Amino acid sequence: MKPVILKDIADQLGLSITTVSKALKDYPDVSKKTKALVKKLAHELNYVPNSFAVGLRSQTSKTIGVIIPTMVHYFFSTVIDAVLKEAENRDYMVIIMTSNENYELEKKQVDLLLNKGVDGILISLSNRTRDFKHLQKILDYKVPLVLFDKIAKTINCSKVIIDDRKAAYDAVTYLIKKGYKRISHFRGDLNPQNSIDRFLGYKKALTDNDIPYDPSLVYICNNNLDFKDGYNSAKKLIEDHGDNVDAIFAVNDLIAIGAINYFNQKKIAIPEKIALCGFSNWFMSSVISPSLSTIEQNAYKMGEKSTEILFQEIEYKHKNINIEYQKVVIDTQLVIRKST
Amino acid sequence: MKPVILKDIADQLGLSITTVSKALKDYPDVSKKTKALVKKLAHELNYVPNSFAVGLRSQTSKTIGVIIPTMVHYFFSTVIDAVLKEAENRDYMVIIMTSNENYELEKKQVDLLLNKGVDGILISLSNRTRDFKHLQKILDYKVPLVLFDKIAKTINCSKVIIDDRKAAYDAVTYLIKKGYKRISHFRGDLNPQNSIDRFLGYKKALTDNDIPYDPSLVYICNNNLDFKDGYNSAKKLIEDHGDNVDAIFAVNDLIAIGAINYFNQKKIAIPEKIALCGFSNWFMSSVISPSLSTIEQNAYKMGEKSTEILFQEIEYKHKNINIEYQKVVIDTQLVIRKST
DNA sequence: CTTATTTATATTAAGGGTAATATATTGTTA
DNA sequence: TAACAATATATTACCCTTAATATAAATAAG
Repeated sequence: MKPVILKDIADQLGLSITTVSKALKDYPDVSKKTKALVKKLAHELNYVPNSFAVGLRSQTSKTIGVIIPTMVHYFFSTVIDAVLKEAENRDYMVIIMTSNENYELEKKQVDLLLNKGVDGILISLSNRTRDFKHLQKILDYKVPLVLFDKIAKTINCSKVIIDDRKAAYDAVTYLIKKGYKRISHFRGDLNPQNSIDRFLGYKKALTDNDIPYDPSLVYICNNNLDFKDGYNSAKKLIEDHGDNVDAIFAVNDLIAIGAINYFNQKKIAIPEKIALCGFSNWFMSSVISPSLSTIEQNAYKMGEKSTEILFQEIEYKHKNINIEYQKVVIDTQLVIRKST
Repeated sequence: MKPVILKDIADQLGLSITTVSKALKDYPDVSKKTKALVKKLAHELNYVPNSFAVGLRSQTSKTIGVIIPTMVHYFFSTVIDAVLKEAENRDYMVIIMTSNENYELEKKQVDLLLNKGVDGILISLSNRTRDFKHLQKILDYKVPLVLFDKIAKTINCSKVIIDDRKAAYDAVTYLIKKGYKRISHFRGDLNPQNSIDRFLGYKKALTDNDIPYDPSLVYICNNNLDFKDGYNSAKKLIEDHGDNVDAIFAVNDLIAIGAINYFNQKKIAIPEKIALCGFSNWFMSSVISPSLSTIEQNAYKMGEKSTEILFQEIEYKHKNINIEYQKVVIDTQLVIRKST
């Protein structure tokens, strides 16, 4: 079984290929009678234009590319879910690639996408990406680019992020207002921007509320942010400070859940003895016991907005309208549950 | 900035386009000197063949398509992770689509992928798919197709599945060997094959061990398999049977975790008063308290194997070797944790 | 020194679609 | 009825690559 092409229709109706093409696209210089005949037959034969030919001619692919650091992650799979739906609505296809936090791979993938002729690219950068030439290349080729979540500040393109610092500030402020005074922070690695920003938000909330910042209350979780990180840090925290700590603000939910596990095991009451607040509102946070207070990051919204901007830029480029890069901050919400 | 094409190289070297093309592909009828010149310049100019033109010519795209029912799901995102990695290894791209359990959408997506000229297609069918003409169409077009997890028995193509019935049988047999006698089953909806098979495995394990099958111990969770389903079913179970039940085999981990939540809340001791076994070994099962015994479904292996078979079929098609369809059963393992 | 062969390059066509241009047919106007 | 529009269709060229074929130049054989 072979796909039907314009020539098949043209031959059957004794018309030229061009006339058939024009008839299908409702050009004014084709008679109504011919149009009707062509459309009827095209429908019967289930004609669809060959996408390679269309691509070659128009230099567009009705396809966008997405590069994310990792797939198996509630945040990213939710973002992707949104991207897929937005693309579907516009009859676009989505090529997805995971960089696995590998800069070289990310670079290669950008090249592959550019070569594939995608109409636009969405990227959340790998943690190890320090050099941004590959992003500049995208822009040089005039391919719309939107960075989300893990962005490059120096690259001049649209960006969609959350305000990590503010979100962390809100969470810690809430803990303080609740009466917690010795608040520990289980932070992420030293490099990633969101880890830094969440830490800074934590610190600022303390000082703004006249609570002295105590570095000994800050624990670094850099074992891939595994939940064992949380478990071990919780253990160390109790060893180091005993009763002299009443709350934890964790850089993400997994860490917090690791800590919850430890406290549950040691029968340390949550939130009576120690309160916990996570970050991201991962699916399991509502499911764990006690349920975890956290920051809703609105991953879906982020994917939705990023894709929306990307398609707007694609459209503007097509219409030759000047593109103004946007920087959108997706709002976060504090989700209060039993752990605080 | 425009992509470099063969003509650019040809013009700069005063050669014909064909000679340049042949030089790059190491054709024997191009002199070594010319080859060297061409390759050097091509490298300098960063030449990459236009993928539309290559596609048009060769009718291949170095791209595969994947359709899954949903993205935000530990099982599917893990499968996709494997697919992406396998494809990456072979320098293939992956177009992903989610049918959202919508048959019409799935059908449309198949058409889109075929039209896009993908070299192969992987599908896990929507729960609502009863008609398989769209799958037959893929085969009619001689595009390699591999079905995984949610398959269509009547379609003649390669398939990768797990043996749900056996896995359920193993889990329930284990519960029986542990001494549990009144084992409830929280099953999925009546239609999906895996829900049926897990139920049948449960039933067979009972009868094989001379435990009477009691239909009143079977609860149907059909509210999208939400964890509230598990919570509510657990509540009903206790209302209906009180103490006269000592274990639950749940159709998936989420349901089991919903039930755990209820029991934790009601201070019903797990596993002393009631034991639980889930299915799938979702990430959170190891993290919940008490940790959940479950069936490891090897989603990664499934994605890996499916992709492997697909690429083999693509290769065979290319080489005109006859394709023999495979049916692979991915092995499952019982993961024993604290809930039993 | 001519003819056959090898070697190296160029030309043409094809893959499918579409824009720009050309031709043929019909209808209108002076 | 000649001259001109308007209408409808066809031809050509192009997007870029590559296979099939053709030509030219260089070498070998008779």
